[in-house]
Amino acid sequence: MPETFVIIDGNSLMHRAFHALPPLTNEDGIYTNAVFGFLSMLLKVVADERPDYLAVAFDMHGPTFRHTDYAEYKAGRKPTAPELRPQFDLLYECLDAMGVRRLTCPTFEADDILGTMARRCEEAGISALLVTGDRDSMQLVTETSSVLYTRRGVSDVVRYTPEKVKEDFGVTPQQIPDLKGLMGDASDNIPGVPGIGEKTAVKLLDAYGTLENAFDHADTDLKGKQREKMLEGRLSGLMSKKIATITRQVPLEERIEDCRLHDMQGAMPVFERLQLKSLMTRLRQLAPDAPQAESSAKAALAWQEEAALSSAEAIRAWIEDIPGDAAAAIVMREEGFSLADGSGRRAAIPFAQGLLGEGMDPVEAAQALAPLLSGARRLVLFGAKRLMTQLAPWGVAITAPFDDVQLEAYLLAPQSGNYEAPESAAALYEQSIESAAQLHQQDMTKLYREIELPLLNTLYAMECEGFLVDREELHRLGAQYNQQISALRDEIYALCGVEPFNLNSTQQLGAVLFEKLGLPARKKTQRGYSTDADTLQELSSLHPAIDKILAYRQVTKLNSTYIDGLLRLTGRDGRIHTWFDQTTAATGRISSSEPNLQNIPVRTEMGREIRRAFIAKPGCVLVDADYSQIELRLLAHLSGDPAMCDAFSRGQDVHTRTAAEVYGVPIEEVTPQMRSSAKAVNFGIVYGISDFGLASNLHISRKEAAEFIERYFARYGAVRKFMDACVAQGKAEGYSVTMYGRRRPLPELSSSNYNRRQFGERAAMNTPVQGAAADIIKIAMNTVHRRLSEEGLKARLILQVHDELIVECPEREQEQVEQLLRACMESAASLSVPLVADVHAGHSWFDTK
DNA sequence: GTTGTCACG
DNA sequence: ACGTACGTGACAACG
Repeated sequence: MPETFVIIDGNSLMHRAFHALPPLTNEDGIYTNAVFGFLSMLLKVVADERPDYLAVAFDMHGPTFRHTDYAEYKAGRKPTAPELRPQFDLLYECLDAMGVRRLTCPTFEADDILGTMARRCEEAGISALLVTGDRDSMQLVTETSSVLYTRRGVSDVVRYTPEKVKEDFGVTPQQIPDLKGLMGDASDNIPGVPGIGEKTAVKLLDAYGTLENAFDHADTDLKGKQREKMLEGRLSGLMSKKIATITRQVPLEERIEDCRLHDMQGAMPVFERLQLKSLMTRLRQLAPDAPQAESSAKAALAWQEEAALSSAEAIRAWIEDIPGDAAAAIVMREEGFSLADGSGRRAAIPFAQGLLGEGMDPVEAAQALAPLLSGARRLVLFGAKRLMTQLAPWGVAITAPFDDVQLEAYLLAPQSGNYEAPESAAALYEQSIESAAQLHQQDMTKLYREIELPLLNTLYAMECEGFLVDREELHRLGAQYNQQISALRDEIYALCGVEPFNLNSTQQLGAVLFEKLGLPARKKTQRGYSTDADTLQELSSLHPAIDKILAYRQVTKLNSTYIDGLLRLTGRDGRIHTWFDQTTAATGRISSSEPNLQNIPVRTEMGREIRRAFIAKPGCVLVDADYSQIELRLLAHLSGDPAMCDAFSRGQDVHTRTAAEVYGVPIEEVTPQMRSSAKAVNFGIVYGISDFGLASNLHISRKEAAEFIERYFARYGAVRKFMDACVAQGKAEGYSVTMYGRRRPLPELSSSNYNRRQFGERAAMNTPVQGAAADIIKIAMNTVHRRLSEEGLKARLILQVHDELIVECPEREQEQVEQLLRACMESAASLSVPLVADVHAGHSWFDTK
């Protein structure tokens, strides 16, 4: 095993820690949050990696420019906060007491020192681990030097190897300066080559290896705008690369051996004076005489640092020891439960056949934990709803108040999609402190506590309830569909005059239509002809097979996705228990999967039949309530547009009114054709309109679409103003925000890529509207759920479809539920226009329309 | 695993 | 010069 050297970028990590943690002071009124966060990270790395050498690099700052005022000014960054500055001196004191080397060098920055030490390690056959929150440092990654990148806060880290760099950045570590040289980096004030974005930069580097080589070939190999931009931006690109290149030749006095890590216990008095209590516990665990981990497996190491509880008795004792005011963090993993509390105590409950060889039966373990799950003052969980679903079959419920860090992470970064569960409960606990502080700082605490957290319980109850399906009805429909499918298939082969081929293959279908039959191909896809419904529709008059193919597509879709899919996922209780995902949609909507009950057909007659299979249980009915035009009502409210508000206040049909406005005719003279076009424009407005999009939707020319939009904005001036304000706000703040404070980061708005930027602008226009609608129905859902139970009704909320709620209730409750649903939904928000819900009841979903 | 298509709001 | 309406999930084909 080679020796290991951990080198930490002190400035980067201190800033990360400072911004990740609330501005806490100790009893003496001294700010220690950054020191705490930094040391917490340092101790974690030492515990995980057990390095032989450790050093922390800092940017040098002379007497005049203490804490790098000048460097900050130069880099266009904000000056160091007054609460952070003095913490550097505290940190130096701690590091010195721990015997950890601080590395500085005049005129060089911390990352240059990282690079230099990493190079020396490579020469000495030592593997290096560079800990930093600076993406530039990725260029230092080699086979033996990796980067531990702190993605957010101090505990959310990713390890970068050469493969991982390639995967995330599209280039090798050595090409990172070239990449920055081409695409620039707004956060570092590196201009790059104007007009060259990430995509192009990666492509060029893939082809030419280096930036210089790309420039050398630009004149001959490239064409059009790209060539022009490369030729014009050559100097800027070369300069940018130089700025982005980290030097690995800093004249550092310290030798590797000077940084050897020894016993750090000498820091105890300093930690005590600064009142860093939980760090003292953790430091003690790192003492040379503390029990050492034996296994080399990293996961096992993490487990063995925790006391293993292998009996119900031990678990009970551990739980009883939790201080009355503390919270307990719980993480369930394949190997068992990981536990931690706020005072730094940790424990693991290994499952049988777990890593420790011996352990408890998972059911037993869960039952032993039950007192904690129901009696804790507060729990810290990650993905609480999933955990509840997993524990429920074991007869264990979570009834104690809890925080869900996954939910918090989602609110802080709603488009990152998946949020990895932390390795251990201790890490989770730290994350929860950070995310609570960040939510508070971003004014989202109320959104989290009063909307999302209660909604988690509402959704869990809905999932448990499920939706009853009539399996026989599905089988009947399926038989019908199968007949139609084989008939259509035969007709299509005959009409095309070809041997049977796989109609489901777009490639084979494309070959038949556009090569064999010679139909005109319009759109193209990445590897062939486009055969989507829009394309086929336009060909329908040219060949009799086209309509049959469209019909075939429709019926096979119904059969495979809805008949087969739904039957497969119906539970033993005859009900479908969908999964509502509260942490996926960037706008704040909920999604539904396994199966998706939010896309059950309704638009076509044939598809709508599927809804006959969604039924109420005997003696019950379904009550279905949907918001009328909630997004356009929100647009009216948010923009304050007089014409649009007037339409809603008068209870007019909004699309008809729009048609009257735009075509300049009285309401009575609006034709269905005109209304339909106006409807498309209204939709387009909500989506962040573009002439191209409207044109392709209405099958008109781009010019006509542009004129249409212009006429629309002439009548709805406030709407245009609102849209412009959304974009301006997004550009200024870097995110979109809803009425309820929900944020969606929009980095696309500052992209150098035109398309990405355009996309960002449309999203900036759409998100405040779609997001607010999502917020409002969430509020309504919580109220409905609570009121149904308060009023002692048997009625249960079973489904949400974005602007629609479905309740199953006994027939005798129908009238009361109808009123309750309408009232809860219409009063969920107070807008300057009426909020209206339409309510219908029936024995099947089909009948509620 | 990604792509094309299509179901919903 | 280029390719876009906003937000999702499921299925079949294909590399």
